[in-house]
Amino acid sequence: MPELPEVETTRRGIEPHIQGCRVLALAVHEPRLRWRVEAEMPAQVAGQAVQGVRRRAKYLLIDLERGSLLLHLGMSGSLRVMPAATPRLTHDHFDLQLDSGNTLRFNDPRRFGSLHYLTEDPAQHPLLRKLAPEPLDDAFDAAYLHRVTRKRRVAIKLLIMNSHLVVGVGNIYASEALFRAGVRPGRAAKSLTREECARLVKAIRAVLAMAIRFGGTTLRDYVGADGKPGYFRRKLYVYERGGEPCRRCATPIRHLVHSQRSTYYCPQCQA
DNA sequence: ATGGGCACCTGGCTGC
DNA sequence: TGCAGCCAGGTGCCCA
Repeated sequence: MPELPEVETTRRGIEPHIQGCRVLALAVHEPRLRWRVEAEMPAQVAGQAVQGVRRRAKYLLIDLERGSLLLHLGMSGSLRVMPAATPRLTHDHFDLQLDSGNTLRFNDPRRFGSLHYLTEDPAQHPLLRKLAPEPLDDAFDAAYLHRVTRKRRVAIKLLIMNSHLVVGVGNIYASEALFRAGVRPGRAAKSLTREECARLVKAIRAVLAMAIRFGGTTLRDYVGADGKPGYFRRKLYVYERGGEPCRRCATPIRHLVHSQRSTYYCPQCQA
């Protein structure tokens, strides 16, 4: 599911409901997530107050008084705030029960999500340490993208999905950004001109920022903290539109598979 | 260093 | 109806 806009939407949705609350209990119903949830975690976090919620790439960091919960939604995960008494559904894997009477509930059918508790500097954690700049930060600019693409012959779509080079861009927004930049997804990264790098950086920033404004994209599972879907799907130019007319030039959108991931582009608008 | 492929899971859909 | 096969928003790890 979630790329950067969906994770950011989740962050904005949960923070006002959990900040300042105290953790009554962490109830783990299914510890077998991507990595097994440690058995000691509930005892470690109980009693601590929530200080805030941050996002780094597609990870959420729930800051407590003596550490942070590090959470990933994987492909199909979602986090919702609800009254603690709400009956659990299939795939509800843990609850962070708060003294407000609400619970932060994690649901994830495919269990690709994860939960860690960190007491050291989160930036030094192995999962976060090697992450590239945030696409919405100033460090991600045309000069940067031009520099890191120079010796790479991988497809540009794969490159912008590589979290060592830029974070937060997943399969949907990679296709969408490349459409907006007028660049074909299969082009070797090093073949992009400086101008194309500049257009692509601008397109990545614009598509992510706009998707955040619309609450993200819901294709199947994704819901925000309030249970509502994201509304960016209707703004998509190419993703899941194979065979349909391009919204700009009416040429049928092409669908192919690159490295086992579906890719969409307009053969007319993208060079 | 780079790149390719697989692994981890469940569920929904398609077609026989 | 049943079942096999394929696909899905991510990403760490192993191998060449």
